[in-house]
Amino acid sequence: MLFKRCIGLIDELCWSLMSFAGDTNRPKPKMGTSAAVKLPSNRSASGARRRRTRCRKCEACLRTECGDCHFCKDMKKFGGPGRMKQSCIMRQCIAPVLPHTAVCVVCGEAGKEDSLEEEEDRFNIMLMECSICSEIVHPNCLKVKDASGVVNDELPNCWECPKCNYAGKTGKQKRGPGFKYASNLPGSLLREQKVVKEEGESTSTVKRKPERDETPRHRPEEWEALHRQPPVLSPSTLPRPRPEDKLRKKRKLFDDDYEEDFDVRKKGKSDGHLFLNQIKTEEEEVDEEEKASLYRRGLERRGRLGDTEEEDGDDEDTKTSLPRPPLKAPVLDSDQSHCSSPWAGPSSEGGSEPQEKGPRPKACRKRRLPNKELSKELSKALNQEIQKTEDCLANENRQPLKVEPESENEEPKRSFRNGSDLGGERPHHWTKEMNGTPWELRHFYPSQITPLGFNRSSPGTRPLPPRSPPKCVQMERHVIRPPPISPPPDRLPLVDGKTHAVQREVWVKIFGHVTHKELCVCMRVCKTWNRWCCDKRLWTIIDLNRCKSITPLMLSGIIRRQPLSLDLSWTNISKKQLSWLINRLPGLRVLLLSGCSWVAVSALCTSSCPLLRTLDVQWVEGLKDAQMRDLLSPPTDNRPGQLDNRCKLRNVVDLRLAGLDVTDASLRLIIRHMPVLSQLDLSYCNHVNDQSVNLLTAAGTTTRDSLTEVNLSVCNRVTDHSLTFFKRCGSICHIDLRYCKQVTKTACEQFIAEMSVSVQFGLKEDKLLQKLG
DNA sequence: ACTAACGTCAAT
DNA sequence: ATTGACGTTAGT
Repeated sequence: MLFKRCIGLIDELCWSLMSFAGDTNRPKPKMGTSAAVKLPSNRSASGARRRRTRCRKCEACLRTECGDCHFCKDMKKFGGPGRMKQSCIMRQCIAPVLPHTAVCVVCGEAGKEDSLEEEEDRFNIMLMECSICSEIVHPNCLKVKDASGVVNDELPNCWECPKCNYAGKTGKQKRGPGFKYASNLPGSLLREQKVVKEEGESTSTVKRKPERDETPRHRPEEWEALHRQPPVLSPSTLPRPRPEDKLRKKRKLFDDDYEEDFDVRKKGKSDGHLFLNQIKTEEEEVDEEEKASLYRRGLERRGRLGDTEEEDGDDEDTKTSLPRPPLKAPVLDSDQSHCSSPWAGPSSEGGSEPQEKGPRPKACRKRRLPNKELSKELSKALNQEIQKTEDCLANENRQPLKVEPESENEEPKRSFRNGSDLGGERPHHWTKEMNGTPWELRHFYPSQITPLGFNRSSPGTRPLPPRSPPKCVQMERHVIRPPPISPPPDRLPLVDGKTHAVQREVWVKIFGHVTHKELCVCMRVCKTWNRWCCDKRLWTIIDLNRCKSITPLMLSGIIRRQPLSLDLSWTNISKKQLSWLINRLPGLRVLLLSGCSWVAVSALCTSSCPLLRTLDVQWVEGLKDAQMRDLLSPPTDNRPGQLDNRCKLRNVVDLRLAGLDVTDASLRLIIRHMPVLSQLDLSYCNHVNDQSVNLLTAAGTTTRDSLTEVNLSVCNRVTDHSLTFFKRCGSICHIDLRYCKQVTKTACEQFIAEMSVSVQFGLKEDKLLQKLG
């Protein structure tokens, strides 16, 4: 040991000298600027740490420079000074690899994993870099076979080697190059990481180490985003803390209320290693001893992938996160599952399928993630979906019209004309089961106010839209790294190791008959149900109408469920959030944004929503002609791969513009860009008049034949004359002229009489014309 | 030899 | 905590 320390010192000294020499032509020679000096422990006795390099395969690597980001602008080729020498934000590699020249410190040879098929064997002959001591070795070349290495899923070929792990050392989590910049910037793929999984890592000596640990490591922002708790500094530039120090810091992260458990924690640290071999199993049943084991969670330190906490955790959360998000257990629960994702593919995660394994050892049941870590897990999972969504979107760019996300779960060919259709077809509607539901939103749903009823009952008084949050809910910091996912099991595993006779599909059908509230209860039953209940068929409509605050976790929950209809009306969703969201909901058919701010709605200007059929932007503050133009004009971004210059909303069938100050200028754009528009709500639009109706029904317009329902109620400038224009409409079925002061009943009756030759109309209500039969 | 850019320090 | 800077490494 002493000898090793000496070697270390010599090594350190060498590095000091080297770096000093390297510093000579700096304007301000600084002592010990080299990383080597400051991080002697990162230099193994065997040589310098290898810098990682691009994988050249990930989406980021395959991108071209945006030319627009900070770093691009610095580049000489973009006219910058070239001082920063950083990669384009959009091109920050997601999975940076060891350089080709890297070799095993023991045998001196390169990684040979390509030579083998068997994943498990492959692991042992691939090069693994220790994130603590930086040694690069073939796991096979290590003598210490009985100690566990902890694989870092963050980075390919990265682990905490058995030596360091055994010694209880901890190191900062290595992250991809440029991470510190890119992770925080909009658009960066680093925020949405994809992790390539290797099954084989589940050999007897190796455990996976997801990014969680007692230190927040490289991604404090992630923690912060979810919990608004200042992270503990990763001691990258400080001497490595002794285990006690580490523990102290760790405890802070978890819970200040658990001071008295400190000693237990210390023991737990070693326990963590003892149980490494069992971490692959997942929680199956709801832990009966939940309360009793609460404090023990603080002990958890090593990655126990798949051991994700499903429910509760509320207790901890209240202590760890300052502002408690309105999102509660069920959403957290459900976020375990990926079965609802249209892209949820086969998993590659070794051992994360507990359902097939029967009952686990008792010790394992205590392996629960503290809630914060759960959130991270969830976020990670989400991000995998996001990544897939990205891929999906990328494909979409190549084939703009074929985006129908198909999966085992989907009924792809349904046509959704509007939200009510959806609502009518499916019993699952979040609003209806708000009581005690996951997001605890029922108080945001004053029952007397419905999105529709509102318009009708309060003409003239524009409701105050909820104020935008002071700062957007840290979407850009909602960093997520995905663990691998596994498909949901087909049958429910039973305690005796057998499986229940009823198949998942049957269960899902059953779940289709319960309310969302009940579904949320089901989600808490067990992991398997949790995943099944997240089936997106059960969540085609997500209604957050009047939900005061949209949190990142809620967004995660939405993405997870891939709804076809999303109601965000009267929320204070931010532009960034909305943009983030709709970019990940490529199959979205119905988007309700009434009462949101134009700033938020403007996310639609830059985001693609190709299948959108229903768009509700009524009462959007600040949405006028100019904004309408932005909304309807083709994307300005015509870089390669973005070649779709058609209107983003070209497939909109149902457009709701009630309460907007739009004029004929907007209507002209609508006529031009929405060829399949069938339902148009212009109620409470004070600028709409007969001329507007004339435009909509003019010869040569598509709207003339496509329009079936027009709502002009409370449009005081509309007169009887409009009815004569409507006679030109080939498909019109429903004309709402209620409360139009200048429209007379006589004119309506005359309209009915004249139309009766071809179509039979009737007055459903005063000035509400409707086709009969 | 050359370009790209990683990983770090230090200023902010 | 974030960001500008830059020595140095990786790849061609």
